[in-house]
Amino acid sequence: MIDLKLLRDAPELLRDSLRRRGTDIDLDELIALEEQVRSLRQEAESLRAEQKEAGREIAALQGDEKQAAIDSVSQLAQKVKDANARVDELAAELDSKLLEVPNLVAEDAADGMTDADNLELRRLGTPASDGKDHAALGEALDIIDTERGAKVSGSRFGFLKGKGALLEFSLVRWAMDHLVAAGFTPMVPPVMVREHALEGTGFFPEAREQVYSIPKDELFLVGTAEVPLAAYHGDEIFDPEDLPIRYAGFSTCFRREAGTYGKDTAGIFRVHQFDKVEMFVFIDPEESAAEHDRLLEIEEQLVKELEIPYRVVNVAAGDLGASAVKKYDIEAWFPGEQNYREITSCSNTTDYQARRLRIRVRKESGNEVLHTLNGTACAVGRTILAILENHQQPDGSVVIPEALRRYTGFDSISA
RNA sequence: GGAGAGGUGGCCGAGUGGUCGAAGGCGCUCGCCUGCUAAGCGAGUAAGGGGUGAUUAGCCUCUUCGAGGGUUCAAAUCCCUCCCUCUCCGCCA
Repeated sequence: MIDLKLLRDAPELLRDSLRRRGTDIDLDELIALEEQVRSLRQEAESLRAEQKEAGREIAALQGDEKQAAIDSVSQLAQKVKDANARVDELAAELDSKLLEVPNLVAEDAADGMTDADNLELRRLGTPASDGKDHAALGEALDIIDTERGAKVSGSRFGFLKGKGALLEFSLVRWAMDHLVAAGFTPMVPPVMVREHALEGTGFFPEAREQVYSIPKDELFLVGTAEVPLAAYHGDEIFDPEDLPIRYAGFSTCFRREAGTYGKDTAGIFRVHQFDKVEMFVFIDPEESAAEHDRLLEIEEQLVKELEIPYRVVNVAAGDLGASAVKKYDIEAWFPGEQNYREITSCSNTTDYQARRLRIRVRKESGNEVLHTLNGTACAVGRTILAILENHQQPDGSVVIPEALRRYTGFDSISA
């Protein structure tokens, strides 16, 4: 949720951001509605104040006097009720419209509408000029089985098998160890959440169609640990010395991938279920921009350690999620595809999620909505694929990156 | 799944229709006192919104006692629905 003061005092800033996102929202209508709600609310409040005052007087009266007073106030009570009903109706309309307004866009976010407009910041490593793709490798090595995945669960599901499965646990522990050393607190959050957690993190209403739901129990499967981790501190107020709070959350992630028919159909690059280690930070507003760079640095260190060629892009404004003002993606080189593809992502969501979730910091000037950020430490599935493709050998085997061997217990995978 | 108990401020806990946003205690903050520590004394101490101010003052006002609805001139208190927590039994990875 954006700051209402922004709407009132600096609508141009907001208008400019919406334009950069290519979002079509009628700000003037919103501004007018907000003003209307505010003035109606004031009317209703002063009527209510009158009623409360009258009530206090009645409490002190007795007998006939009391009865007379009660009679005269009853019309006022009806007026208060009517006034509040009007306010509630308009306020609900305003709220639902506000929920659809995305966050501002950072000045230094890349311009453009699609991922084709992403701004490349740097490339590291030496991309291999050819190689098999992960689907072929995974099948040949018998560590990924998508055929039976489809049989059991449908398309976009797979089994990790043998050393492929062990690789998963090795990556999780390797990433966790890094994050613990960097001061993060490990977390295993619930992967089923209530609606408010998704609304609070900005996934609802914007990305509702990407989320699996369990209607009978009014629960939803999260697409990232960001959701439960953000909501974890909902409604809390922190002292400045408590911040920053950094969590390393492990969770399975569920995504419906609606609207991606025909994309990435081979292998398990794009699946409905995968595991991920996610960084999530609660921080003083002053520091979120610097923290965003720190998260990116951690992500780069991790990818470097796996000896995977990659590039960093500044994501185009039109391709940002509703809650992010700026986002960096790290794209790993995939030799089989001869292309860079996203394996991690980190976003500064500033006060957008924190305002919706009511998470604040107690500052001298009063309580202030704090800032939140999130970033992928290791999207396990895609990382496995990147390892397979970039560390494949001419003989068809795959060499495990040095840094990972103490976790895997083996140094290569062969058929 | 069955039976019961309960959800009040940072915490504990009182409050069953009328100056109750809420006794008391703990904690915390500031001041006083005490040559350390402890104790004592005094004052203060929820959040959010709106208005008016010089938007880190002050003042006015509304909302919030798990959530939502209802009754009433008036609801923490009465009624309805829902949610959550705890205990016992059953089942269970």
